[in-house]
Amino acid sequence: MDSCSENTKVFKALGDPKRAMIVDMLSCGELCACNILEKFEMSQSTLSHHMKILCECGIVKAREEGKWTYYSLDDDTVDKTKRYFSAITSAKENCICSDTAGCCKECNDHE
Amino acid sequence: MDSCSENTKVFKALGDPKRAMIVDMLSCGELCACNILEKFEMSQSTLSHHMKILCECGIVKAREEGKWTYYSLDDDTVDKTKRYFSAITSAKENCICSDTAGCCKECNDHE
DNA sequence: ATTTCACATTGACATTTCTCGATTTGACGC
DNA sequence: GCGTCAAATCGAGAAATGTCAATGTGAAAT
Repeated sequence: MDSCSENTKVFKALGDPKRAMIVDMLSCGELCACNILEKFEMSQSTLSHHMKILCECGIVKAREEGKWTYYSLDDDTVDKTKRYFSAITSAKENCICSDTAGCCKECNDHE
Repeated sequence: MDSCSENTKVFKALGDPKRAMIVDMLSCGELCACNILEKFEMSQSTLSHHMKILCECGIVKAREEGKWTYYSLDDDTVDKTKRYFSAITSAKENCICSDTAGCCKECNDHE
């Protein structure tokens, strides 16, 4: 199912300009943390924290190889998020009445 | 120009499940605050706060009519955000080398 | 084995965010 | 005018977030 909190995690991750830029960098292919780090003015621990958030929401995957960790985009999550964005921004039947009411309940319960 | 911090504001706004649901509700057409409020378990002031965030990032517009305020999606921002998401998640030329380097600099400077 | 390198984790701090109750504002009906 | 209703704003508290320096970890090189 398309749980809303799962997809909104991706948006939350992209809500930070630096993380959005990291995603942009990774769109051209795999990069190791050090390659990313040298493009930003942030500490190594801060970058590590951002990469963790990007991985946890699923839009980035990590591959370890020896000392290095290579990061790349997860195409499935990218597509899923794209579809979700289209879904919530385009008209549909039974919008508020049934569908949304259920999901709002879910949102209410979970926080 | 496609300033990254402008687009990431939209993602940040959608990063909250309740706000994503509000956008979903509005995708079927204009609603007044009271219509939205009755679907959620939150105080009136909290909803007002969320609507402000949605309006400030541009994805929602407000129209006042007498006592009521009607909210609806801003299609231009929706399209722009969709394009931005596609842009940062699909490969392009001069990715890190020139383009991204400039934008990272912008991110670094602004925070 | 020791050192070095790449990265993750921890602990701490400042800032932001979410939430609410209370108050204010503005429009409407009486 | 006066009360009422819809919504915004204010003030405050709790929780989450972004950031760093310091430390831990695990792999590679010597």
